[in-house]
Amino acid sequence: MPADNPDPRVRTFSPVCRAVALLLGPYAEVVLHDTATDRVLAIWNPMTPRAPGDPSMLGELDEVDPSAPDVYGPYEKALPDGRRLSSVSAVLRDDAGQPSAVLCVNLDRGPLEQAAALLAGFAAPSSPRPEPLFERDWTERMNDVIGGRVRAQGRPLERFTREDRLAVLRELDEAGVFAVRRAVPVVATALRISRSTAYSLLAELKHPAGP
Amino acid sequence: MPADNPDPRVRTFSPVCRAVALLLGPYAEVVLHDTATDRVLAIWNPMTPRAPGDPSMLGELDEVDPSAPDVYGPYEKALPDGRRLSSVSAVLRDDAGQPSAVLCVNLDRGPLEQAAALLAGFAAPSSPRPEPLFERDWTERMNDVIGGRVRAQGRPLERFTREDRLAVLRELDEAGVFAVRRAVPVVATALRISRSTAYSLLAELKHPAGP
DNA sequence: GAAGCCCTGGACGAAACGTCCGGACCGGAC
DNA sequence: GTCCGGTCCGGACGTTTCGTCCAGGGCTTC
Repeated sequence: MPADNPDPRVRTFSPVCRAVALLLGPYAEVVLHDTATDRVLAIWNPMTPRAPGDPSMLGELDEVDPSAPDVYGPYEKALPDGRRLSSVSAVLRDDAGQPSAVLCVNLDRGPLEQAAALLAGFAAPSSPRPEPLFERDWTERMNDVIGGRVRAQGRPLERFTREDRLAVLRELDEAGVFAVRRAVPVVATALRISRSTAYSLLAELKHPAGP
Repeated sequence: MPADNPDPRVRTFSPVCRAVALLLGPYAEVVLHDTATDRVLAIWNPMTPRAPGDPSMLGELDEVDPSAPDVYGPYEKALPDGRRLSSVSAVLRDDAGQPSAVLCVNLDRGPLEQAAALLAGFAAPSSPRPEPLFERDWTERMNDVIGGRVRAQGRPLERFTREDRLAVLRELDEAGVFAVRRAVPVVATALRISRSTAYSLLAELKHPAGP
């Protein structure tokens, strides 16, 4: 599909993307974003059901800052299903030097983290956590809360109980996430419920024995 | 060095190469080969002391077979020092569709193999997670920014310059404050300007020389 | 005083918000 | 099987908020 894709950027970069996706096996996805429309151009080995044309949701990359670096990361991400990712992004430029696409590689760190934790017991004792004041945005918090619930209950997102969803929504509400614009639909999507249901559950939180 | 490399292929693909080299840390090298001269164009994170201009030694790739695939591997390689590598190669084509370069990613499998071997003997106990910090209220941030500007300029709020207001709005915008619902009117009030002016100044930030 | 710049209140369409309802679905009771 | 309570969904709807626009009016500059 990408090989005869009409978009020249996809034609140019698809070999690299396929190569990376192949090398990293089932634990990495490669995404090509269109900077102009902020949508997915192409995706290899998707970890979430995204497809070309879907919105990119990568507002974190500055739009038109010529002084910004071309390569970001690696930085941490979390998925609603509990997976934790390492991500890098590269700004790809056309012949004129203008940003035309963004390439993102998302690597599932779970297996590597487990291996690293075991190895840490035998190898040199490394420092505990150099994690600085890295401020995480609300979608990260959302993915943490949902992913935490998945892990805590040992239940995949598809078999969440009504109580699971209520608990997640309560935690996000107390964290003030719903003071952010457009937060409710995004959370609803991440929780695999409809917008209506999300508002319904939120109302239930506010009026426990409501009229 | 690769960013301002005179070779257009290096300029085109260096962000991807740097990104991959960064993501895979010290365990992978990324090499860009010139198919015409069979020499190294550029190399990131080299595992052996190769440099641009050195011969490529990749005779295994078929030269001019149009039916051959664009991506090879992963296949196994070994290094003189005993390291075992997983490699993939991608044929990169120019706008005319002619092969112009070959990208190789060489991943040291050693650490991963050790980890995998260890993990094979044990079950995977998941580790607990620390709870992240609480985000400071955005109104506090707003007051900080405005108050800081007052102190920095030694100018009371009523005599703020247009530039003062722009600076404050820019900082708040970069902090993501305006992603919060109802934030604009509140900030406008705090800045002693009208809602219209606030939106006008914000538009100016987004379209610096716009109409 | 005239010209230019900037802020303002008000108005307006567009977008997001929050609520409501009919219908589909599912598991349990009969 | 049929019924039934509970839950979710998609869609529709009215309301609120957003973001833009414009006709004034104050202020500085010439």
